[in-house]
Amino acid sequence: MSMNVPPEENKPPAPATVVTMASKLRVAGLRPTRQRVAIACLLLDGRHRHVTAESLTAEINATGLHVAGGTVYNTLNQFTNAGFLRRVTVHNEYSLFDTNTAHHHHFYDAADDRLIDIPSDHVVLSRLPQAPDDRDITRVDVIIHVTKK
Amino acid sequence: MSMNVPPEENKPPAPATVVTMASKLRVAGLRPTRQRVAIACLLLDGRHRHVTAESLTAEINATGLHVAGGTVYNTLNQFTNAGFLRRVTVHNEYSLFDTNTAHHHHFYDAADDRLIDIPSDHVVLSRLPQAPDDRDITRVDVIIHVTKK
DNA sequence: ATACTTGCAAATCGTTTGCAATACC
DNA sequence: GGTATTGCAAACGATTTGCAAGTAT
Repeated sequence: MSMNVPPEENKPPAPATVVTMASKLRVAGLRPTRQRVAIACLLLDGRHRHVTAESLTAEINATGLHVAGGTVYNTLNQFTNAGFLRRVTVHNEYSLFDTNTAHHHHFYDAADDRLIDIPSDHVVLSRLPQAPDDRDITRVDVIIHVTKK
Repeated sequence: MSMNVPPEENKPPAPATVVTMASKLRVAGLRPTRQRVAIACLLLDGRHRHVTAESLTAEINATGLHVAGGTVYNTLNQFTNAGFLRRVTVHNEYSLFDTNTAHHHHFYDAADDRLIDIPSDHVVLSRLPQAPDDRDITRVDVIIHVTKK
């Protein structure tokens, strides 16, 4: 079967990441510029990881490209506002961005500044306090601090 | 009974805060300097609250005293290391210090940058994930984000 | 063509640090 | 008197911003 598929119907292997990212950005109202697409290809490929402006810059440079410092920060903020990334707060030294935007928690080791995702269902909160009057709970973050044994 | 207590045994009302703080500082290995005692009197009186370097500076000035900016930061760090305060991390804009060092959690409203304590027993974690190999859990922080209705 | 983006450097902001002057023991 | 501490200003590191030049539509 597959052997006889007419050439016209042969879809390319789908390295379509650049194309995919471009449309993803457009949907979010962001023009698919060279630098935004480059960053999207690196961060929005489905892998779950944590980056800082600094680590992302290093990664970009490693690919031979160059994106201005300010642009890295701006893009990170735009992607976060667009819901492509989630800012994680575990210390107040610099910002960490999580490519996993689904609900989940974190292990954090301050010694090596390492974050590890915890699937949402691995933490069960069987009792929660009542929110203060006139407030609604929007999210519950659990951060489990750990250290090397 | 209380009417016949000899004058000598009449303890003063106990505005002894300055004295108390001085010894508390000494025990922690901190010389009871004018500025440290002033800050201790403001923060370590048993009330539970949250301060920033900026709000604390304003409070000090309100009492008519003056403590240099750098000293406020240094003192806040020394008190935290001494276990008199606890640094709370809910955003990475500036540091927040909690005078309640007991185990407890927080409500946080990003809109007005307000923190509200949650007694430890108002949150029950009936299931926790296993810590990564070679790591021990040192603390579990629960931050409940809220917004005005 | 036009509006949006980028690059780059200057500007901010919270916080830390160096050093001479000062306060505690 | 000797040493820890303060004050102040300079230094810092992360992030933001202004503006001229470049780019997507």
